[in-house]
Amino acid sequence: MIRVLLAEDQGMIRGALASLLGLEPDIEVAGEAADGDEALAVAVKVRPDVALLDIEMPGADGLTACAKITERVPACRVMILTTFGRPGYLRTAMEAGAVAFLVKDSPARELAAAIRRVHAGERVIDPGLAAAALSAGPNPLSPRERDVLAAAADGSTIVDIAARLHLSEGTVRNYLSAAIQKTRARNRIEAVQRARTQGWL
Amino acid sequence: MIRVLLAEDQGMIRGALASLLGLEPDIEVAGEAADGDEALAVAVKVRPDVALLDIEMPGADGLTACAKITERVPACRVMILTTFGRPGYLRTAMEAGAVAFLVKDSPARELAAAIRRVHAGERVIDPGLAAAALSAGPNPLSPRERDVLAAAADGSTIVDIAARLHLSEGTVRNYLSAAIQKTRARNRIEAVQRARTQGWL
DNA sequence: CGTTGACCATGACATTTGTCAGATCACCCG
DNA sequence: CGGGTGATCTGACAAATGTCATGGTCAACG
Repeated sequence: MIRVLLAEDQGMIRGALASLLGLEPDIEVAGEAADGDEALAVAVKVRPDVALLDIEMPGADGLTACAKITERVPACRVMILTTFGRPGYLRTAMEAGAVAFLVKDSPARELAAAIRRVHAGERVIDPGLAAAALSAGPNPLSPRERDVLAAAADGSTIVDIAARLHLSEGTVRNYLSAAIQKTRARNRIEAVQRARTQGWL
Repeated sequence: MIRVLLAEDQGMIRGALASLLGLEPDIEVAGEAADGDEALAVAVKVRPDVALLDIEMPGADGLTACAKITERVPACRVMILTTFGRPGYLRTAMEAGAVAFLVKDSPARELAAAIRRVHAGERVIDPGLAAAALSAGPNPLSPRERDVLAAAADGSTIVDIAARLHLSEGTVRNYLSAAIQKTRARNRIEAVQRARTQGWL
């Protein structure tokens, strides 16, 4: 019996996935969590064989939870299940110790198959996505550039960002300009979008 | 037996929801679709009692499909199941003839209950969301303002938008300015975000 | 130890963006 | 019919944004 921890913030999806896994005779949902912090707590308590984590969750996201679970519960093998197959997500997931990376676009039957393969010691990664992650290269944004771009993502003005990060306005403009060029964008809006689709934010 | 059509683009979620509904003795998944156009075609063919439509789908979205199914298959009662409980979505869904509006955040067990209530002739709408939709009022953006804001949403520059919509640059700036004020935003980025969260785009 | 390169930080300048006042047109209502 | 209302469209001006040149710090490398 493979004991699985299921972390997904949308209740209806979590329940539906639990139902899907419940059909499998050799898989058991040993715990559920609605955010990253809860996922870690439940993983520590129930010691599952496999943790299936969504990335986009409130509070600690799935990638953060992945790193913590890998550290605190090394016997638990972590799989990422996400809506967005962004190259940067895959890269971060691998660095955080994940052994599988699935996208919700895939057919439903692949989920149980992937869990069995992971439990058997394999890694499961979509080949096309792996190629995209490798060809895209690592995140080119410096930490500060990433901070500033992330702060700009919600529509804040330069003055706001400068105040929030304790920088001069000129400095903020400079980082944004650098981010715009590194993302090959024409303005901050495009820069935010490119960075998002690459998983750099 | 309640015969349900399930339209959802993410294969794994579609399969999981089908599994969830398969647990119910009085509900049968009579058809599945991965986008709005397919949903209409399948609805015409299998004549389901209830259609459960996601909104965010490639091609024709769930709201468009809702209007067409309501027109072509009047016996089929349409339910919307979406990630985002945006007031404008709810309003549009009601105008398109939907009889239920569910968000994926809700607990999984509510899905089957909602389907039964809809099949019994009731409407199912989250009271809080209904209140939000009413208090937010209708979409304040004029058609042209909406066009321009939507064109600006992907980071296009004024010149691009002007060329795409065959307008002068000053006109585009003017519409954007109007949209910024109507959304109570400080710049186009905030305006796009506010409009999105309200379901106005 | 010097040099190279990356990152952090800033202000001056040019470009883009947002605001305003106004013109035209269609439509509704008294 | 005529006045009012709101949508569409435009150019001039003010404000915000993006670019550039520059300097400082620090770690890596020969």
